[in-house]
Amino acid sequence: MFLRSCHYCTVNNPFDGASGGIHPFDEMLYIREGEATLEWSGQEYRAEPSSLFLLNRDTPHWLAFRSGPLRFWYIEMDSGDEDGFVTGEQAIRWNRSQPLVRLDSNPIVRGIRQTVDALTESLEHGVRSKPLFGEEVMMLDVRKTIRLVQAHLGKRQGSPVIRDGTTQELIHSLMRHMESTYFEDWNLDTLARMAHLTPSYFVRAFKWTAGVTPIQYLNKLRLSAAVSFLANTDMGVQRIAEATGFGSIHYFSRLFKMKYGVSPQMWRQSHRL
DNA sequence: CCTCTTGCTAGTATGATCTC
DNA sequence: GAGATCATACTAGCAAGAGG
Repeated sequence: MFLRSCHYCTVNNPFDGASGGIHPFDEMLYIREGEATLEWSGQEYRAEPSSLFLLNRDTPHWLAFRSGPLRFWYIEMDSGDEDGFVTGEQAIRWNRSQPLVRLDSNPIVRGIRQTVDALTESLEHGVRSKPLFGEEVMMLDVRKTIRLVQAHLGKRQGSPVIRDGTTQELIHSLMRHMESTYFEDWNLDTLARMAHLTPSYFVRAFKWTAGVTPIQYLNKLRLSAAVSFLANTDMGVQRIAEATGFGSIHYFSRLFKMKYGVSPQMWRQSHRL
């Protein structure tokens, strides 16, 4: 496991800049102060103080300011292929359980808080001069945190909604696949065939597992990616619609406005002030 | 002129319910 | 658990128009 980068950020208003995108590195995100909305892999999470989010590589994520000052830190790392970071399924379960204070009665979670507090202190110190501890010590804390999260999650039962573990695993692996291929030309039939289920049963099973329908999940992934393109590139709306897998700019533009309240062009203008 | 947005509409996806 | 049916909701393409 290698450290790729770490940042301690303070955001005072919605136009102060935001954080997010897609990258091939696993990420640990901690909310120290203020409130935000984390969009990760098509789902929205309330990001409030003491929330620790684990974001798998190649999954789109976006942190939107709600109230401030918003103070947070994130660490991007290359976890390697084996046993490094949490699995996608573990990350979903963990992120849904945040913030940490809610789990304080659990001794493992108290251990996680102590480690996260040490990381916070080091990174906060880094804003003034350089991180309190060296990279090697910091990565030990990161590893420890991940192991404790895995230990905490390992004690719990899986989702009670679908008793057939095979179907649920299939849908989870399909979700991971969609996260890395959201820009491809997917439709319900193809997805259902990949899961070896009929379309109607597939939609039901998917919604039980993910909380949204397959197409809704796909559109959320695509919109998250589009926001990243709008913020970080000069690509036209037409090009972004194509690059994110939307069949038409018309549909993209409409979905975008429904979700963010403004058209893609307006969103770009307001976020570049 | 080009890019982007929006109204309209046909085709497709979804959800409820039932059956096997 | 898995599949079938059907009414309803949603998606996506076409065309027209706004705006820089």
